[in-house]
Amino acid sequence: MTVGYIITIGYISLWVNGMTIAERKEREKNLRREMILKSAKKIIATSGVEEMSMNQLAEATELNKATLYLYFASKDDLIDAIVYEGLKILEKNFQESDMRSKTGLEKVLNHINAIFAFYRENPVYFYTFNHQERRKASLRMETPFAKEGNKIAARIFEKTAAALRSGIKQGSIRKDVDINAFLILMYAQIYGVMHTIYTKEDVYRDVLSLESATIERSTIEFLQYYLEVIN
Amino acid sequence: MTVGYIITIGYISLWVNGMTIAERKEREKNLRREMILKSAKKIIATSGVEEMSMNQLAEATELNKATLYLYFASKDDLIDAIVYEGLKILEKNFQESDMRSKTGLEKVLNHINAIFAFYRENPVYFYTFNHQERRKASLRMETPFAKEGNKIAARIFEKTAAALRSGIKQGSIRKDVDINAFLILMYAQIYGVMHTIYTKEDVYRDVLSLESATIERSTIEFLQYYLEVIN
Amino acid sequence: MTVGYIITIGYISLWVNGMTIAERKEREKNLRREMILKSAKKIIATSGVEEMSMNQLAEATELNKATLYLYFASKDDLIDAIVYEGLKILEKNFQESDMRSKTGLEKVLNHINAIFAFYRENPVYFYTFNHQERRKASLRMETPFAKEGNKIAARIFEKTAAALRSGIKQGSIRKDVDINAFLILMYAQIYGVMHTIYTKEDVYRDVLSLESATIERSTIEFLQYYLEVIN
Amino acid sequence: MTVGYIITIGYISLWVNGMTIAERKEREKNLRREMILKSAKKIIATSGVEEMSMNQLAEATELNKATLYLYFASKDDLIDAIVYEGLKILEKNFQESDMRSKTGLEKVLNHINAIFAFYRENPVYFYTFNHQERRKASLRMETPFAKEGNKIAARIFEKTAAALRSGIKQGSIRKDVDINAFLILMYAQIYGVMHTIYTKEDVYRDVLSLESATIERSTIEFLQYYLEVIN
DNA sequence: TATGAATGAGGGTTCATTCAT
DNA sequence: CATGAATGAACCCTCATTCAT
Repeated sequence: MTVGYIITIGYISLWVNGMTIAERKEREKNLRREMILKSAKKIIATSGVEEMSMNQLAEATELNKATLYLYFASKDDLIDAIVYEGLKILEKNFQESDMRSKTGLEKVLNHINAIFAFYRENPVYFYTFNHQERRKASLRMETPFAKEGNKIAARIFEKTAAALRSGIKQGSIRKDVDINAFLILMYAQIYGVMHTIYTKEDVYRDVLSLESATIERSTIEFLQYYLEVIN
Repeated sequence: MTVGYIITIGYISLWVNGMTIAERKEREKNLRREMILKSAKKIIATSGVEEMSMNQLAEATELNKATLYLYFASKDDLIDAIVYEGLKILEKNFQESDMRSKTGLEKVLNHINAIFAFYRENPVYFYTFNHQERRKASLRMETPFAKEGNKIAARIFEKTAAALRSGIKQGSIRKDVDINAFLILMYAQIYGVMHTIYTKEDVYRDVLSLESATIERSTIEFLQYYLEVIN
Repeated sequence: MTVGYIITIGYISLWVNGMTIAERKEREKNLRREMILKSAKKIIATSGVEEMSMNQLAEATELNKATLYLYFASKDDLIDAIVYEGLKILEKNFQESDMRSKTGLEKVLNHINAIFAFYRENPVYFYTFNHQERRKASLRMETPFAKEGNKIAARIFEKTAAALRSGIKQGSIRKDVDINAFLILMYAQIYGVMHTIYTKEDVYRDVLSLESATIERSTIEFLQYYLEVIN
Repeated sequence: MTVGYIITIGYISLWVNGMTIAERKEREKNLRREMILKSAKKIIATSGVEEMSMNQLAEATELNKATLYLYFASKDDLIDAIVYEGLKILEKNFQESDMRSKTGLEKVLNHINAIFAFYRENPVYFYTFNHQERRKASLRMETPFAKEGNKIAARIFEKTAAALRSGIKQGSIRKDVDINAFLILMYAQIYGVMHTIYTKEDVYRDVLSLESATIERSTIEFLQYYLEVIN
């Protein structure tokens, strides 16, 4: 049961148990936005990013096509929003991961783990990241979301950089590792592995009896080998 | 002047100076096919794979749109043909590379180099490989070219595998390298680095002062570090 | 400080210092109406009549789109209101012009001048007059504003007619001028010249070195030539 | 009955009674083009230029919407084609008119007549001319048709200029007429009169008992009065 | 009074593909 | 073998307008 009473002053009515009408509307709007995003992600998960059309999305959400445009300025904007969402989740995962890690090396390895886990749970984000990266390379348009997304991406990148630096300082990571080069290679490695898993998982399982979990583990060991101090 | 004479038996006519009419026609057909592919690659190089339309291609080749379909069953088939072509080139490059390499380690590193060089000279193949891989993952349609392409890909893959095996045997590569795992990681690494270069080259150059050539070199050193025997 | 007191009888409250609440509300409503019209004209001035959308207008006025419909029954009605406004201004200009003119001929010529000046200062009205005239020809819908506007147009027309009649009577205008025919031709002439100026000004300036001011002057001389008594 | 026989040489077949297959195809293509234009003009005649949609046109022609784009690059191009067509007709009418005229004055007056007759028979051209003039003023895009159309327009304009010059020379037109100024005013006058007729014909007929034929006649007399030499 | 949200209808354009010839 | 012509389906997006609140 919800307890509350109403105060009305002029045009403004408050439902006094913590939420004004304006707030409720705001919340409802966000819910609908998220519902649209959810539908979009579902479609992308099954048919791919470029295959998702606003027509399809309108049908899936049972909304009018024009309504979608009340929540997102364009199809591109919508995809940027998904990307943004994904990046936010990933950043949070990194934060949590850092709290569970002690040495710099541990942090880095847990970052890799976090990314794999993230993509494993939400393949959609891999598709959309990939799509927008390729798209943006040619257009370089900066929608609000894209801009904000870039900032998060930079922060994520920097988190791993910091872990590398602290690892080197503490001695858990080799001194002669070039941080920038390693960062690029590491993210490229992960990207390539994910691409491999998404496009050839079945082949590798059938031909080489390699599960994707195994491939992920190998990736981590591989990168770890490069970082580790040799005694 | 071409010397020759014609024998006609029923419907079949031979132009007897080394080449039958059927052969000549076959050759002409191939020439036109290649001309079409060349145009397609040019378009892809400038506008991307999904942006290349059959309309555009018809205009560029000065052929009728319907004619294109005499040479390729579908747009997809045409792209598969480009992929196939690329794989053939790459295989040849591998063969030449192997001839210049002595130890197993050298062979592997030269393979990597060969791939980078290949993509550097023909970005088109990266776009098309990427495109078809992502596409095929969901459709898994097996056009003749796709099938044949897979065989070449397997042979390429196997070449590196052989190099790894011989390197281990000879002692130029660490004994405890898991060949399959490394192969997957290596190709994923290269793929990821290429993606990085194509989508973020400018960013890395501007922000980190890293040229793509440098990144490629780092990749090789990175992989080499993993393979090398430590004294 | 505003002195006043309130009388309430049933639902009706009066704020007795000269203006009833109803009156104040009426006035506020008019202010907002005019604000909307002002924004609409600004948009039309830059993008044209058919390009002005209710969306744009809502944004420009910082009002909700639905709110616009509280002040104007439809987009068409809104444009009719602008037309009406323009006609009112023009009528006033005619009145002022008449006060500065002596002979009938002078009055007519000053009318022409007044129209040119009016359009020069407010091109928006030319666009909207033109737009609605063409539109109404096929639909002939009679919104309240359109009706009222027609009345003003008739009065304006009549003012020039009166000037012509008095000119003939006084002897400043040729006796054998057919008033109705001349009126139509004169308004058509002005309309055509305005259209020419708006659509081809640059051409005429570049090719014939004719400024629009010159064209306007020629128009007046041209019409004057027809009216003038020859000695 | 059509007499003819066929000669086949290689790929080329001739239907020997005056027309090759290629020619016939060409002719058929032109017929279809004209059929489309005819439908477009019909729609424009009833609903106006901006109201004509490609959807509507596809329905009217019983062609697929995409098919329309085989004949016209865009809606704009289609309208330009109508404009071009109209200008060609008008130019021809001018030529015929010139042949029937003796003095320069006669030529000019017959030009005016020719324009009125032209618009009377094909109101569509007035709508489209008007539409494209207003449109082009802001975009100034130069489709092939628009370019060619401009050339015809210039020739038409020049024809009247020549008539004026010769009239002045011969003495049928007043010496102190400024040719450029008059040309602009004359075309503006005609344009304005046509606009008046199309948008207010019924009003003038009902209120002033003025038929459009009468208005046209007045226009000619009006312009004639300005040109004529006074004795 | 004012508004946020929603919508049906339609805009022009492009796509890969397939006929009959 | 080659082509001109055609097409259905889909694309993203925008419009003026109307609800319930």
